[in-house]
Amino acid sequence: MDKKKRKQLEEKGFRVGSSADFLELTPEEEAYVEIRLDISSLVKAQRAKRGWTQEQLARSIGSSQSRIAKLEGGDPGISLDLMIKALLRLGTSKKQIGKLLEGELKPA
Amino acid sequence: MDKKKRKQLEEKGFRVGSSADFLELTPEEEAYVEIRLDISSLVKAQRAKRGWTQEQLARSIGSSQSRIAKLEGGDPGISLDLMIKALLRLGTSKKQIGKLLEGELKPA
DNA sequence: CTTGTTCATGTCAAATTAGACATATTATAT
DNA sequence: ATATAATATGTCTAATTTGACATGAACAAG
Repeated sequence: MDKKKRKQLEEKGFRVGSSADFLELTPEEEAYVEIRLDISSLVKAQRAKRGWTQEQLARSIGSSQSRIAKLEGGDPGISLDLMIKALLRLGTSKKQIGKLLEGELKPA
Repeated sequence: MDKKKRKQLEEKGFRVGSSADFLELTPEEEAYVEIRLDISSLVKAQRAKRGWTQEQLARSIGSSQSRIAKLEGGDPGISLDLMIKALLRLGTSKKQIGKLLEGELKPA
């Protein structure tokens, strides 16, 4: 239940932006957050690249616009599963996702 | 909701083994399943490599043995989030996970 | 200033996933 | 064969995540 910690911090005014290497996170928690933020950023970038709206992407995977907005905003209440589904729908390959995690793919 | 489809198939006798490239899956669904199976396999391999029991791994991430068993068995009812947490706890780096998805890391 | 479009934020009931627990099953010893 | 350890499977309730919806903010076009 480390999601609670993050949620609490956020509710107390913190903003988990593009980097989450601040206080109180173990290396593992940090890596976990990093992975999530990496992927959510890629979704945002790929969607922009395709010129899709959040609404379009949402409908195409049976989700809703608000959920995509939260996803792209790095909301902790969004599962990695949904993120991956979104990425794949945008034409991103497994390989590309791998490259992202390796650090070779800068979300253009 | 494509998890249902898989669940239904499984309940009808199908076994989603190490490869899930059979009928009725769109390329995206296929990639999604592949990613999940890749990662669950890596958890199993890394745990073995460390000589940990499922019970040990489970406790160390605040989960339970049955959940780890299901995870390693590729159960659709396990989230990618839990899988990633398990992997990170086993000392797997973000980079290594990336390599796995790129296809360069054979779960030894 | 109004209208329309896109994205952000909050809330809800419904669905899914969570950990815990009991109980097989399997394998390996002695 | 029996005992023991590790893993698999199934079932609870609780927590989390879900899509839907409403609404707000930001921005451009008219």
